[in-house]
Amino acid sequence: MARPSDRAPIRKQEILEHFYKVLGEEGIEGSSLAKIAGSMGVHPSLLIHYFSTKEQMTLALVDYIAQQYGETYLGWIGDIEDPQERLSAILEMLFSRDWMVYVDQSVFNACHYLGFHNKEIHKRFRRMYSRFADMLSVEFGRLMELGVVREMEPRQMADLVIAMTEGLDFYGTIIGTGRRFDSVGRNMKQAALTLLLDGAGADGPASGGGKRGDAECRKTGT
Amino acid sequence: MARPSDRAPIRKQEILEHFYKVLGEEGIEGSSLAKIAGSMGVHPSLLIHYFSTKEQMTLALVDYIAQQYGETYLGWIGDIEDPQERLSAILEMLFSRDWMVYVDQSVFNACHYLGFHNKEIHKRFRRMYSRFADMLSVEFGRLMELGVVREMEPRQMADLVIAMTEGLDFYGTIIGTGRRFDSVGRNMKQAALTLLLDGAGADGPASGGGKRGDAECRKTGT
Amino acid sequence: MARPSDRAPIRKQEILEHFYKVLGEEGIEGSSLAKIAGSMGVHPSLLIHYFSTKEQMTLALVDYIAQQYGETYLGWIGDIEDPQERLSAILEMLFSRDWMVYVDQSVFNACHYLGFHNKEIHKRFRRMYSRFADMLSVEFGRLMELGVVREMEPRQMADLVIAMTEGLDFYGTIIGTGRRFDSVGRNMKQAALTLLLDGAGADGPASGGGKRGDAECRKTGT
Amino acid sequence: MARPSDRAPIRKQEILEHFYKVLGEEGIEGSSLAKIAGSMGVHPSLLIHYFSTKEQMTLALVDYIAQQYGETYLGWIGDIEDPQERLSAILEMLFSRDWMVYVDQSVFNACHYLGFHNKEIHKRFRRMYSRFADMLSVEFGRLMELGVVREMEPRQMADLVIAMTEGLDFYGTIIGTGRRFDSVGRNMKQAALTLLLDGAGADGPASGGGKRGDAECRKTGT
DNA sequence: GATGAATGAGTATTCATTCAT
DNA sequence: CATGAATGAATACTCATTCAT
Repeated sequence: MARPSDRAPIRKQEILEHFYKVLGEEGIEGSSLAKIAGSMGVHPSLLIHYFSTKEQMTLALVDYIAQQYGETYLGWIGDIEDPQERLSAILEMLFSRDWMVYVDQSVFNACHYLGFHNKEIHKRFRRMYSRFADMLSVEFGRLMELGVVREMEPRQMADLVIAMTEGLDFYGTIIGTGRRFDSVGRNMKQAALTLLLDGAGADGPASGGGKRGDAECRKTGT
Repeated sequence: MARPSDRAPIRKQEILEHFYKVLGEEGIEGSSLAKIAGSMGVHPSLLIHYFSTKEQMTLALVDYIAQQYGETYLGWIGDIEDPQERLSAILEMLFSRDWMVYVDQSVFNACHYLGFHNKEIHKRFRRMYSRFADMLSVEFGRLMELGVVREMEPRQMADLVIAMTEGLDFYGTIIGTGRRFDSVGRNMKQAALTLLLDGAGADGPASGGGKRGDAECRKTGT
Repeated sequence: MARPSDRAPIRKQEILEHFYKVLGEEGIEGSSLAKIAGSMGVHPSLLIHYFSTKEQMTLALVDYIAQQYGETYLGWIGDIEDPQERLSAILEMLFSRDWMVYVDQSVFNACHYLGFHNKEIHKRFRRMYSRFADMLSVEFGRLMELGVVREMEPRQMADLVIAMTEGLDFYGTIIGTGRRFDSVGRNMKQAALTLLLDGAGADGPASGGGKRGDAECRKTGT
Repeated sequence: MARPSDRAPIRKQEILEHFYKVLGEEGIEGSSLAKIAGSMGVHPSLLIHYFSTKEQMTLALVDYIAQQYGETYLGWIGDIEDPQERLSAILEMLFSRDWMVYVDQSVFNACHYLGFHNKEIHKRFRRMYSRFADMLSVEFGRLMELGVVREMEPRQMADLVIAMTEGLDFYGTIIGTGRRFDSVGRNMKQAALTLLLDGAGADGPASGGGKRGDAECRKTGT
């Protein structure tokens, strides 16, 4: 029915999608091999056949999610050329409702949580965010050179923006993704923009930048 | 010697502490009644005796954590009277390493995650954050009246600060709580301060922002 | 229905008896917890309740068998006083068909075999045989002092007799326990007697041996 | 390059060697097709391809071992011509440490044990020992005719010697193959010799025995 | 107030095997 | 000749829970 090695990745992919689905619906405790297999109409041992271990399957799921995470980002702002627009698009994306929806929050949180007691998962999350920070750093660095944003440490700015994004997502799981969520998102975006343009906040060597406020700032920082 | 009914709450508390401990060490999947009982040197059915159900025990744990969460906050800034100092203390607390440590992140995330598939838990988290937002709103409202911070919608500001806090905590679980964490925390605090004083970001009446704030800034800094 | 701690040993014993039975009937591979529980009309997890682990249950079985082994020996020759009769009874017991039957050979071999890959089981077998050798040594030593048997190293003699016994048992599993078995048993007994009395073989101080023994031999022989 | 059908026996042999190895390392329970295949770097279904069934594969292993057993014996004393030397060599071989090592005891015991619940395996063991007894009978018969050993029933003598050998091997798995083992071996050999020469023990026509033997004995002994 | 006995559903994983390729 | 896909029964063991004591 199938050629030997060709279909394996497809099948694995298929399994991961069902894992994803079940994990979203039933949570960590409810995501047994039996249920995942059941959702596929397939025997549980088949999952073992492909992944050897539930842990490895989970690892594969994390990879799968990390990959989607990256693709989402790239797919969104990949081809915008005008720097201003590009910055705007990035922030719009990060602090909007849509971003949050792309990877199911409960699945994402499940995986992140599993990282607490599984070093390998934790590592993958670190890598994922590290790549994310790299990409943002590059963006910010470029914008800085173009004079769109102020002089600053791009990496720090990236960290800050990511942390904010995650805060928004997290808080969204509490307050829902209604108007209140949008409001927080807008404020966050504005805060980020202010920092990027005026730079009252980001510490680091290049706190020179804007004329106003900077003197104060030096004192105010920890 | 106390009457039996008197000792029940103590025993319950004791159980919850062990639950907390085991949940931190072993994670959601590893936190069975048997293990918790084992950690107490007690028979599993005793936990059932007190809580009837694991689910109810989990609910009690969430309450227990929510309570600690609140106490931490209050204990920290409860008796500072000078408004400027108070603002400073609040922000310092929220964006510092210490805050994060107070409630074990893995336990906190575990409970938060469980809320995804358990309405009752979710409700408690909403309540907890709602109370948190209330408290911050009150603070900000008072500071606004005193002219320490600019005109704004206190509730929105509270949401923003909370979301940021949670973003910092979350990101801390990824990048660790070293210097990088501190840097993000500092920047976040600065961003929050800027918004509170200059208000470039928070929408609402005073999105203008202006020169005024800078003076405060000098005073407010740690 | 039952007092807490009283009945546990009884229940354990009961389980071991069923384990013994199933192991005899179905062999190592066929002795699953499920089958043993099934043979008791009880749920498999009950066995775990009492023994925690199949391995520990197996260990307990080995102990149980070792104990029976010892009891069989003692029960047989415990109260015979006349030294000659005592020697005769011991050898008669060891090299007879009955001895072999007392502990089911297939169960015994199963346990012994498991010792190859389980240090704990192996240890218990060593201990069991060590005790056995001790008892025989004492017997032989006493008989030596009484002049019933020749001068010799009792421990060596014990080892030899035990090894012979086991050889007989083993060979019995091949050739069956019919006349041929009896014949081998008789010859072995005779060989043992010869060594004990004449001592042509057993090395140690008195490998001389003498005419004397033959008289006894004739009397003592079957 | 050989034709496919030619290579089959080689491949089978190869498989059996790995089976042997795995059985020695992992024991009966641990010897799954998967592990054996894994040890060969081959897919489990290949073993089925060659042997149809695990049971048949096990049977083939028993045959393989029986054959090695026989070859060991023949290879050892096949070409010695002098009767006295021949007798000496046989006993030396049977009661020495080396014999035991030739076929891994744990593998041998595994197969023997499996015979308890598998008639086919049991049959092969009986055949194997039967052949062994035949060979020894022939030897003893010849020696008897030559007057090297006393008048006796060769078959009985063979049984006795085999049983002793197996007892030594068995006991060796308990006490190890150190000095104590050697001592038991020596005593056994001596006992066997005594019986062969003096014949105090072996029933049958010649239970008389005589002084003569001792001289030979001394010579023949180790 | 606390424990032990007992259960039954559920866990991941292993197993030998079949079939198609 | 050899492998991969797939199965279904079986494995030891864990789990939350009930009940009697």
